[in-house]
This record gives sequence, C-alpha cells and structure tokens, in this order.
Amino acid sequence: MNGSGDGAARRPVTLDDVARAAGVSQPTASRVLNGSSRRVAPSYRERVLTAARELGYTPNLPAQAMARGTSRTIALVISLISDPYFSAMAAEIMKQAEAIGLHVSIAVTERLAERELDLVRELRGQQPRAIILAGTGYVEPPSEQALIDELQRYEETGGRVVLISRSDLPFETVDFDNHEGSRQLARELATLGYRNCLVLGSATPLLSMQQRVEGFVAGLAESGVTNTRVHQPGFSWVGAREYVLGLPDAEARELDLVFAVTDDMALGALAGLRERGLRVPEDVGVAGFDDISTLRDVVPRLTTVHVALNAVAQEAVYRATTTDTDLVRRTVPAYPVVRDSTPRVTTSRRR
Amino acid sequence: MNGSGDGAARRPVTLDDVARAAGVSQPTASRVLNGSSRRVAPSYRERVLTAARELGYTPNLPAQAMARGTSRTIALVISLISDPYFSAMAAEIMKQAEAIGLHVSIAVTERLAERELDLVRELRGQQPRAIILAGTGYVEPPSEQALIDELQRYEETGGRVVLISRSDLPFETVDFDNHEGSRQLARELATLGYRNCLVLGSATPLLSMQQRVEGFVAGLAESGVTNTRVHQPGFSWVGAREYVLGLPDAEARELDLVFAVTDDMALGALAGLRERGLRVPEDVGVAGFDDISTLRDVVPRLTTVHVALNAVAQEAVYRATTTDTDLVRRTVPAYPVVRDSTPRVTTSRRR
DNA sequence: TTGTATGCGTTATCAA
DNA sequence: TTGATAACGCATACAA
Repeated sequence: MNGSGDGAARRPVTLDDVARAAGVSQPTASRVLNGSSRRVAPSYRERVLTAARELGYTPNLPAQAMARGTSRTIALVISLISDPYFSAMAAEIMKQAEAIGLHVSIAVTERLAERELDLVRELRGQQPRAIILAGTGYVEPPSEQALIDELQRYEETGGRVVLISRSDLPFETVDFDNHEGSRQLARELATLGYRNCLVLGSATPLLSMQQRVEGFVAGLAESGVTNTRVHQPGFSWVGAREYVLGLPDAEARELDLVFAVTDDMALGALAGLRERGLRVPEDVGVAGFDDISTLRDVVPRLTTVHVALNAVAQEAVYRATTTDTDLVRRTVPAYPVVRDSTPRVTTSRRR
Repeated sequence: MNGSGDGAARRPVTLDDVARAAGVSQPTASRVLNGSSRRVAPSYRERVLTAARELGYTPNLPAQAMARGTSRTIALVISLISDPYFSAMAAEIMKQAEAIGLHVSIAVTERLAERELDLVRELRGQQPRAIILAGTGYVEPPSEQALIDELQRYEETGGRVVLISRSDLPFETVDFDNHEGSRQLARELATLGYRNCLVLGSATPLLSMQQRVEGFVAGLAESGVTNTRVHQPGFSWVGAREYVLGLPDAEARELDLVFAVTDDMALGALAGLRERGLRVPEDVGVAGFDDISTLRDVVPRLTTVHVALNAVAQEAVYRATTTDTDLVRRTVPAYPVVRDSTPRVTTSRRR
C-alpha cells in the first residue's frame, strides 16, 4: 500500500498524519482513537478510523504516557526468571494485569540485594502505575533504608507499591502464610512417624525462608519432636546438595527426613542423598515448599507446601491498581500436600 | 529530607527542578545527567549532581525516548512464560540485553497465533528499538501476511526485527539446527540398538517441531531403521501422555523407544508409559529435545538434544542492535546428549 | 561552555 | 461537537 521505496528509515505514522488524511483536526482524531468521551460525529469518526487503518497507525505509548501523566504499565521486580517459582509468579501477574489492560515490565535482580535499589530507580523512570516487588526480602538487607526512601518517594508522586513475600517493609504486602504452611506440614509428617528431621534453611537471610524454618520446627515441637537440626546451606539446588553430601556419615544415617525451605533445595537434597547411596523415600523422606508445577515428573512425587500463586498474583495486581490508601497486609493460605516422597514410616524402615 | 506532608500525590522531580536547584539552565542539567558530550564546567557539574542526588531525580524514560526519537527497550514476544524453555530463553535474552544497557519488555501470546499480531502492534506502540519474536512460528499461520506487514512497517521506521526458531519469514533469524540435532540423536540411538521407535510430533503445526520430526526420521533411516511411526498429539505434556495412554496394547508392546519433539512432551510420554505399567528405561527408552535444565532431577535422567540458549540469545540481541542491513539467518548448533533414559539395548530387553 | 528556543506525539483546556 | 493552543519532560540546534 505504501508505495515509497524500502530501506531508508521513514517516520512513524502519527496522529497528525491520520488527522490530515481524514481531514479533521488532530484532537478529533485523538478523541476517536484513544479518547474516552467519544462525542464525535459518526461521519468524522468513520473517516478517522479508516485513515488510521490504512496508514497503520499505532499510538505512541510513551507520548501518551507523558501527555496523560500516567502509563498503563506495572513494573515487576523478581529475583530470577529462570527459577520456576518466579516464572510462575510472573506469568500469573502478567495474566492478571493483562486482563485489565495493563502491561507488565519485568526486571530481574539476579538475587543481588544491591541491584534491587538500582532497578527500582530505573523502573521509576518508566513512570509505571505501580511497582510490585516479589520474592526478595532479606532479613538484614544492605541498603534497606535507601530502598524504602526510594519507594516512598515513588508513592508520594502517586505510584503504588506492592510487596510479595516480605512483610517487613511499610508498604502494601501480600504474603503466603509461610509459618502456618510449614507448621501444618510438620505436624502431618510427625503423624506419619518422622522423628529425626534435618531442616535446610537458607544461608541467605530471607525473611520468608526463616518463617518456613520456624514454622516447621514449631510444628514438630508441638508433635513432641524436639531433636530437630536446622542448617543453612546456600539458597539453591546446589547449596542443598552440597550440604547433604558433606554431612557426616553418622548424622546422615540417623536421618529419616529432610525438609528444605523450597522445592528447588529439596530436590538438591534429594540428589545429594541418592549420591550418598541413601534411597528416597525408603531410607529418608524429603519434603519441600512451593509446590512448583513443573516438578510433576520428579520421582518420587514431592511432598511440599502448596501456595496459591494465582491468588497471590490477583491480590497483588488488585492492590497495585486500587486507590485505597489503607495499608493492607493480606496473607494467602499455604497448605501441605503429602505425596510419595514421605510415605508413612514403617518399622521395616532402616533405622 | 523532604519535609512536605505525606498522602497527597506530589509532582515527580524533573530535570527542571534539578536545574533550578543547581542554579543552572535545564539543558546544562541535561548535559550533566544524561548527555554524551559532557563539556560542562566542573563546578556546575558538581552542583547539578548534588542537586539531582538530593532531590532524588530519576529521568523520565518515556520523555527521553520521545525527545531522542528512540528508546532503550527491546520487545520480546514469547509463547508462554511459565514454560521452562521460554523462561530460560527470556532470562538469557534479558541478561544479554541488560549487559548493553537495554531493557526488555516481555509480552506473552499464550500460544494463540492470533494474539501475536495484536501484541506486535501493541509493542510497536512502545517504540522499542527492536522486536524479538521467539518460539512461535506456525507452519500455516492464520494471519501470516498481516504479521509480516506489521513487522515490515515497523522495520521501515527504523525498528529491527529478529526471529528465533522460525526461519520462514523474511526477517533476521536465529535458529537451532533442529533437523541436524535430532538426526544426530537418532543415529546415536540407532547405534545403541533402538529399532522400534515412536515419534511424537506436534498437532499444532510448528515449523521447528516438524524439522525435529523429519531430522529424527531421517537419522533413523540412514541407520537402516525405516519402520518408524510418527504421530502428532497435542503439543504439551498432557497431549503426549494422553496419546501414549491411548495406544493399542499391541503397538505399545512393540515399542522400544519414544522420541518426543520437546522435553516437556517426552516427560508426558514417560508418565503415560509408566501408567501403562511399562518401565522406563528397562522396557522402553524415552528421549526429548531442548535439554531443559530444571529437569535435572527427573529419573531416569533424560536423553535429549541440547541447544545453546545463551548463544541463541546473544546472537539475537546482537542482531537486534546492530545496524547491519543484510538479512542473516544464523543457525546455532544442537547436539544430542545421551543419558539414562536410553541405555544400550540388551538382549535381555523384553522384546 | 552556557542558555534560549524549539520540537518530539499526545492529551487537556478552553473558545468557538 | 470541533478546533486552536498549551502543556508533559527531555534533548538538541543554534545563538550568545
């Protein structure tokens, strides 16, 4: 349709081009194509629509954002996108946001606490309507106050801040019930006969992970199991595996259960146990936390704590877009799912 | 620091504010904070920097983009972010892009071919420097021409288009060597003694999946195995599992290998085989394609074809940012990785 | 080297 | 209802 030669970069089609082609003023074209109070004469309306279609007009979003003073973007900060937990979270948030016509801009901290502040700053520059911080939350973060300042400054200019899984900051928060989830799990496992448990927390001081550890220990204690060992290997598959491999033989032999604060770590522990010649679940049970769906093919199927990611995402996006100003900390339930990796302990068990 | 009351939305800090606070003109502030030819007197420079820091200035990216006529954003279109393959791809692309100071904006088609066109249109509005389309590519897409038109229009205005895994369109393309990868795999498996193979392709007509099927069949044929059956179940874990479950008993019993065009499907097949009471790999071998890293915990470890995602991402980002105008179709190697799911076939094998 | 004036594409305000 | 005109925040050409 566009007869001009290829190659040389041409100017994008603007609202002005459309208006001229339709023989109307530029504001009129704007009203037809993007405006809300659409009181435009049908004949004009038709001409504008036709011109826009023929020219292949696309609104310049940055320009719109600038003129309107607000964008249709939500900024999402996550730790790692290749982590199934976070990619699932991101997917849910994108779905929820798109459902209400919002675009999600993702930034990744690569698990570096310092990067978080830089990212927030950079994201602010995009003038998003809201910033959602998911899944970092260190117990004693290096630049906590600077981050708070930055976020508060953002809020002061009309932006909304929503935190997921880090209820330690003075902003809207959505969280799972980490403590209760692993407490319930611990009680169920105790009922199944587990008595010698190793809990793998996280060397990286993450608040939610700490809660999971505490909840699990508490649950066991309520069930009369008090000899639980807690260790904090590196916060990863590799960290958990290496920790398990480094366990003294005597200690490893005593174990009948390893609970790790994430499914990822639980699988690392599982790999380590097997490398040591221990059978799972025959010799040792393994349990995790998160209920990552892509793990359905792991054998044995992993006992874990399920968190309703979609509920979290929905709540987070809702909080990010509502105009309520009361600071809410909503907790989404988490509940244990016992599967093959933790069968009932029988007397025939090794120890 | 900012004494003013909380609550009421305030205006964000602009370059103008900084300039005023520093007692310089706005362009000078611009030159110090964002400009390239930084010929600003040290004293002024210092004052601007200080003012910016104290006020918490963040450049308004949309405004910058508009003034400069170009943004620092790359738009990425993928099928599904919760799919480990795509999330790994997205992670790599983000990493490569961030390394050169570019931001990545992600949009998801949810595997709907029609959505692709809408998304491209919407993304264009964000005025990205480049659009990368990853991992769709239907054999006979519904609105192919409209998509091509849209992308070409985008290119005409100076944008760059890079395709990943769909070398059927007239744009820069980065692809794995699907055909060669599965051909090599087939040859290795034939060497291991596999003779009765079921190939699971994709009911959704995806070009790269077709190539994987053809390569595998060709590799077997070269090795003298010509009785290969090819079927096209739904393109998912569920599809593969259901297909395997629906297989006639006689046919299932004959099998010694199932090759699926993705790891995801291979695992679905594996689940289905086990549900039928077949042992993997003792009775039937299973192989996939993609070498998804989060599958390291699957037992038996899956034989597959490895693709160098980071190489693909690097090449894609490079192509997206270079100013070369020659249409390049770069192919990244893919090579078989034989693991536990396809051991050498012994005479003690069931059939 | 610094400042003035202008333009980027859009929306919002206000007359007409 | 429609159209001139003024913002929005920033970068650049040009003048000082």
